[in-house]
Order: sequence, then C-alpha cells, then structure tokens
Amino acid sequence: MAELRSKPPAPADDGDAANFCSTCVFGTVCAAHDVDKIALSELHFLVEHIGPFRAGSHIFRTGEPFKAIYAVRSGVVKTVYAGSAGREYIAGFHLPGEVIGLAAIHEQRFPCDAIAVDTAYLCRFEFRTLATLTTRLPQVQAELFRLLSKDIGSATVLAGEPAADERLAAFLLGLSRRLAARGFSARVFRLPMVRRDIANHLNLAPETVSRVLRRLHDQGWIRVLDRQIELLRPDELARLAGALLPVPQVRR
Amino acid sequence: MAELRSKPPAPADDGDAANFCSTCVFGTVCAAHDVDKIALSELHFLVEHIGPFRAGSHIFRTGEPFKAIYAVRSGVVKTVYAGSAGREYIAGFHLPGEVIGLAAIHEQRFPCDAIAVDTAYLCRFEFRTLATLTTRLPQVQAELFRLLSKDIGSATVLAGEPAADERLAAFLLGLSRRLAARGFSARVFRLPMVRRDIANHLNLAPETVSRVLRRLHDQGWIRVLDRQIELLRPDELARLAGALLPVPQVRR
DNA sequence: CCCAGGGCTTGACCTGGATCAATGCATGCC
DNA sequence: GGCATGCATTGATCCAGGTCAAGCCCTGGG
Repeated sequence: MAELRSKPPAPADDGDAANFCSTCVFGTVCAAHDVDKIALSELHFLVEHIGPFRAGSHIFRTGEPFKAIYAVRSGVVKTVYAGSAGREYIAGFHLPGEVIGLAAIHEQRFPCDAIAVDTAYLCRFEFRTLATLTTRLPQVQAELFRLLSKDIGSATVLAGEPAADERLAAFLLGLSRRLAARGFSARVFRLPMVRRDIANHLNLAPETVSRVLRRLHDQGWIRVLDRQIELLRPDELARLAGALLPVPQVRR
Repeated sequence: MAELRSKPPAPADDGDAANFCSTCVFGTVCAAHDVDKIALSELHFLVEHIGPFRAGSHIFRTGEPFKAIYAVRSGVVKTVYAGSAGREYIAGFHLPGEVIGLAAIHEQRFPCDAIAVDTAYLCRFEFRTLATLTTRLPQVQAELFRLLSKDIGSATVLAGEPAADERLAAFLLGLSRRLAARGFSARVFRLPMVRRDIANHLNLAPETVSRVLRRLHDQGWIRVLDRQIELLRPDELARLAGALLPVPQVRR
C-alpha cells in the first residue's frame, strides 16, 4: 500500500479576483456566463479566508449567535451535537468544498460545534450580506436553496437503523465518492478521523467498528492499514450499503 | 377522558384575498407592514389549494420531478423514504402549517413519498414562481431559508440512538408542543397515526411501542385510551426525553 | 533508554429490543 | 348474524451489538 497518499493534499488554491477556489461550492455560479459581473465581484469580495484551525479547535460553538456560513477550503471539519447526558453526536464530516453552518439559520444560533479534524482552512460568508446579494443573483439564491435542501436528507441515512456492516460500508463508500468528486482517488484514501469518531458518527462502539472493518477485510472487500483504506470491491460494499447512500451522484 | 376531542379539528380556514390561512407558514410575512403589497398579492395568487387527500393517498411520490412545495392546511401527512430491502422509513408526520417537499430541491426530484395519514388539505406553491418572487420579497426569502434550515436538524433527533422510552417520550412531547403551537390542547390529544407508523418512525417494533406506552402509563405519566393520549406528567416526560427534543420553542 | 498515554484490536459476557406467536377487540362486508 | 381483516396488547425466546477487560503498538517526553 505504498502508493497511498500519506499526507493531506497540497494547500487549496485561494482563487483570485476572477475565479473562486476550484473546490468552491459557488464555482458553478462563477463559471456561468450571464451573471451580473458587478454582483459577482461583490460575492467574491464578501468571502473571507480564515484559518488555519488546528485539529481539535473550534470554528464555531453551540449556542453562538449565527453570523456566517462557512465552506471548507482544505482539511476536514466535524459537526458535533450535544446529546443527552453529556454525550455528543458527530452529525457529519465535511470535506473541502462542503458548507457548514446552514442549520443555524433557523434559530439564529449554531445548534452544534464545528471542530477541525485535521488542520483546516475555510471560507467565511457573512450571511446577511449573502442573503442581500442573492436578491440580485438568482443563481446564488438557487445554489443556497440547493445546499440547504441537500443537508435535509443527510441525517436520514441512519434512520433505518441499518446493521453495523451496512453503516460502515455506506460510510466508506460515501467518503470515497465525495473524495472522488473532489479529484482524489476513490479507491485508496486515508481516514482523517480516529476510530472513536467514526464509531460515534455511525452510532456504534469503537470495538464494533474494529470488528466490522476486520470482517470486511476478511471477506476481501477492503484493505485496512491503520487509517489507510483501500476499497477492493466497491461493488460489494455498494450492495451491502443498499439504499443507504445517495445515488452515485453525477455532480453538476 | 370524555373531554377528549374525538374528531379532527374543524376544516382550516382558507384565508382570503388579504390574508393567508391563520396557520400558514407565510403568515408572518403577510402580517409585516413594509411588504410590497403587489408582490404579496402575487404570493397569494401563486398559492393553489388542493385536496382533499384521503388517508393513504399520495401527495407526491419518490422520484417524481420537483415542481412545488406544499404546506399542510389540515389533516396530517407523513413523509416516507424507501429504505434498503424494501423497507420504508417514516421521516416525519406533518401537522397543519408545516411545509413538505423542501428536500426535493437538491436533486430536483422528490426523495420520498408524501402520504395523507388522515383526510388532508394542502397549499401548493409552484417553486420556480416562488423562487422568482423571493428576489423581490426578502421576507419570503428569509422565511424559506428558515424553513429549509429548520428541516436540517430534524432527523438528528434519533441520531443518539436513545432508548425506546426516551424516543417515545420525545415523540409524545414533541407532538404535544407542535399541537399547542397551533392552538390545540398540549395535554390531551389524539394520535392521528396507527401504532405501526409510530413504531416505524421511531425505529422500534410495534410491540415495543405498546410496551413502552404501558410502562409510561404504569408510572402514571400518561393516560392512553386507544389513540387518545393525555400527558399527566409532561415534566417527567421532558426529563426522560432529555436533550432529544428542541428547546420549548417560543415560535416567532 | 524507559515509561506513560492514547489509539486500536480482540475476547468474554450481558442486555434491550426484535422476532415469533397467540389472543382480544374492533370495524366493515356479505 | 357471521366472518374476515387489521390493530393492539402480552408473553416467550433470541441475537446484534454494547460493555468490560486485557493486551499490543506507536509516539513523545524525561
């Protein structure tokens, strides 16, 4: 498994006056031809590059007043909800190009913590300004609607209380596909988070994660070396995951 | 328990040229003073009243192209996702004033079925028209953002995989509060759905729902007669539910 | 160098809730 | 009326995964 990338990818490009970061969620807007150029430059102007956040440090905290949404530029960020009895629940891991903070619009406070899993850089979008801008940039409004809508179903994945194997298969495959959509290898990748976090996110005990990984390995469907993962039989994993994960998104 | 309402509430009011239905999600928009009256009348014009849908009939189906969002006017509607292996999962029950279909924006197809639980009337909002309108009506845009954002966290409730008792407590209390927010009794109400649906929604077996209801009853916290429910100790239920249900919303 | 601490794995045991099965009780249909 | 159907409840059994415990390996610090 020497071919595995052992270090995180090179620092994200920062975009320039004319173009946003290549991974940016608003990339499509930027690429469109009929966009009001002045408004577009305003959108660009409103973006604030922030970071680095070291592993474990907060981007925002539960209860903080909602001021902005954030797009991950590089690194990985987890969103953590406080559960009952001091437990916490990791709702998701967010890769470069993904947006966090949208759930805060409703109550105007963040309902969860956002914590860097490894060193992370983000883009910050002041929300009031963004919302004003969208009245002049219908494409951006549409994109925002899309982003919000996308997040609605996301938690539904665990809803059927699938078996541990199905959860893990869906998790690995989902990660693989999201990485692939951002230009990384779909077959071979590195888990950025510790087992405990995977377990928490999937509502399993860390021990169970270990056991299932071993089971999948013994069946010859994956190779595991520490946090390095190789998917040998994504087809079998997909069969296992069943309807859990979204359609093999042909994004954009 | 003779005081229990044994029939569903009177038919919802239909609003008039100047005001929307009293339960309508866009009620606040309507009440605002500084709204562009012409645009507002357009919003009203765009609403289409549909129904009745008899119990079991579809408002929309999984995979259908997304054309509109819907607000429940009266009755109760469930949203059902197809799970793996032919199972289905009930993501939520939607009361009058609540909006369904928002999750379809992302893929431009409905990701779930919407099925009437009892006789239901709805309002239909053509989405393209609505989205165009929002560029002139910032309040409506903000309301849409709020609605979308609200739905993001909703599935997170089951995320911690709480015990059966906690789930049921949270479910009953949540229902009670949502009903109260719409002017019904918070203490005494009628479950509109069968046990099987409750079980499915909470990821429990119907037998477990029965047993837990009995347990809560034996502790003197609720009274159950068929689908009639009386909450005797909402405080205890809230303690049980813990952090599962949202803060006792002071809505708007 | 040794040691401490954390992440990961593996084994042994236990339990909450699923599953299977039977019964009671409505409602609707012929 | 008599029967079928479907909902609800209760009892008996089973198992997936949680919990507890032990051991391994790696890294970093004194």
